[in-house]
Amino acid sequence: MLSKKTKYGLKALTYIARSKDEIPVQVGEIAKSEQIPQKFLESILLTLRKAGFLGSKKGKHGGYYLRKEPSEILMTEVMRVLEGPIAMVPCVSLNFYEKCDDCVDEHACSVHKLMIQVRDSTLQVFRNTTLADLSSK
Amino acid sequence: MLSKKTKYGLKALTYIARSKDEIPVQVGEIAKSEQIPQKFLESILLTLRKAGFLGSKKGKHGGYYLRKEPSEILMTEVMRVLEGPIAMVPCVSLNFYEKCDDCVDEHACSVHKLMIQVRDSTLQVFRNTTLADLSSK
DNA sequence: ATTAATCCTATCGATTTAATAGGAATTACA
DNA sequence: TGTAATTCCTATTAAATCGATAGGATTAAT
Repeated sequence: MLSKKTKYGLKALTYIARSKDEIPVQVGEIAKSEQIPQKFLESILLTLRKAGFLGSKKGKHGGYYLRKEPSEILMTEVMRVLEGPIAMVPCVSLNFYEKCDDCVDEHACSVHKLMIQVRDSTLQVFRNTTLADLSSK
Repeated sequence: MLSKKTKYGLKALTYIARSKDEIPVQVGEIAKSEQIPQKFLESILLTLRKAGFLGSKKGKHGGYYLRKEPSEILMTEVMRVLEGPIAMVPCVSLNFYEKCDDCVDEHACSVHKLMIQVRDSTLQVFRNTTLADLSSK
């Protein structure tokens, strides 16, 4: 299940990408427009800023803006920051690999085999989708 | 993240599919072999039985057996029983659809668009995989 | 009868998630 | 210079979910 954090984060990024003006977009504006609890959204945008997707301007007339072109913001990267591993089990994760406690032979594990396929097909979607795709109507 | 319930369930189904004998497979045997807490596994196999994948025999020398050929047990069905919806958000779920509270226009929602793609690519894997594929080495 | 298995319900502890609270730091501008 | 508006940061909380356990009831073989 996609977390609200990720859902809100994607919506916010889309919102910012669509607002082409040079002036930063304020949290309050996004929260109102997208029906997101403002304080929660604040923390999400903070995460996205620290991850390098967003820049911010503080104080009056402050807000957030994209640091890259939408077409250069890949869903693989956004999803890993907001949602964590793309794989459904750590033992098939490319970026967050962990061995299973059980599972003597990873290679013989039926779950492993299946989840590699799921991971790859999901990755293919995320690798071929950028924020530009999301924000185009 | 894949739940332990689903992981254990898939492993157990694979185990039963691989044991070709006519005699039912006991929970204790699976639990020991696959390193799964026995009581937890009991409840999972019960779920799989109620869903029609497994039959059971009670009492001494009892256990579980498959009710269909492994090649007729689709991952779409197993995953929906064990893990629930395949989609990452209810608003793109085929079998468990729910409208979002926020989201005025589903059609214009960027998350919706993305998650439909993820759902479809995941479905493609599950639709093309049966228990026979999992249990083949 | 006794033993061994499934069946069933309830509960518990830990973790995660979603959200809230409260203010500190910074900036615009009157 | 002061006030309002905004981001920044940390801590806390309420609710939900998950993984596992407990304790037997029921059923069947020997």
